[in-house]
Amino acid sequence: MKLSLRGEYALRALLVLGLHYKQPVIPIQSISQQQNIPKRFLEQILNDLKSAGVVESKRGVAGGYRLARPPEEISLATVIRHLEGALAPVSCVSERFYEKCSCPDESRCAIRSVMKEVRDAVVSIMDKLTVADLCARARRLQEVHAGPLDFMI
Amino acid sequence: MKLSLRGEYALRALLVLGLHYKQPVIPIQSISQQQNIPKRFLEQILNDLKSAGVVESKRGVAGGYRLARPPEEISLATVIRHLEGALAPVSCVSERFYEKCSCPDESRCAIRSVMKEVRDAVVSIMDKLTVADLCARARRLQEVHAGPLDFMI
DNA sequence: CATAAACTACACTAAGTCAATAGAGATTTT
DNA sequence: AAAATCTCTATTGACTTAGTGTAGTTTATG
Repeated sequence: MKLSLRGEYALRALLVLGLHYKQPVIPIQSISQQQNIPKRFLEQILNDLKSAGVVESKRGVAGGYRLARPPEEISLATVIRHLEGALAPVSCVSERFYEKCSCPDESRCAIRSVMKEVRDAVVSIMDKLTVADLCARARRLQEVHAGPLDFMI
Repeated sequence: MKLSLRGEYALRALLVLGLHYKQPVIPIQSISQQQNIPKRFLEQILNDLKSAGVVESKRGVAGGYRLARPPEEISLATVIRHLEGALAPVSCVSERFYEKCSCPDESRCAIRSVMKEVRDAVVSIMDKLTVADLCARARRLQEVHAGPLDFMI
């Protein structure tokens, strides 16, 4: 039931790009340093995200990456699906990555019915959440942490 | 975000054992045939479940496996956790398999907060569901399928 | 126009996981 | 004693993961 490091890194990178959405581009090295992600590995991931139409890049000295669409329009579900495949715990309940399973009768499979519930729960969270939500949360968590100090003065 | 075949096979085997809970033991071969699970692989899995205290076994000619506890007391969460580890998508939000992640500040990590929601959603489903529920569903799905034919007559 | 920062592309690898398979044995009923 | 069954450890082949390596191409800037 795990997300790979690849997927986690992708979300972390998108968060950075989302927080600096107004800026023209962010160099890969800056993301790599901020988020403790190996630079070369991050390159691959951002390239994937580029082919998915999630980010776009500018080459050369002042180059880097930026979101290809507004943060509100990039759902976490899309990103994860592109990088890792199905969100469903078993592929026989996946909508876009369906594969028949080895059980004797899929239509009467009790496990399938349970897994469908899990799938729906996960998808309903990930489909709604966007990079913009991620940014909002990040800013909120920053405030919560900084807040008490401000009130002390 | 996937469950391995190992975990799926375990659930399918437990369903069979649950449906025949009254019987003394079910031989491994019978489970293997009913559910299309390679016998030798199933042996390993049932052995794991035995060391987890979920099933118990009887050796010899009329041997086999049975549930070590009543079906209502075996939650799917317990089973999966024992076979596959954490239910959480990233280990920094897991309660029993916690591991620090590489992000700069865990307490202010927006991705973490999202993943915690996903974890909670999955756990709330899997913690409540037991092998007994699985059996009830299986019986219900059997009826739904057979029902319409009966009414035709 | 040279240079250096940055992206691009493709290949490679070490380590680990997954899904079995193999072989040798231990137990127990008949 | 025989046959069916579980027990335990090891091994294997395919695949995935998380990177590294090498060799470029592009472009702003001094």
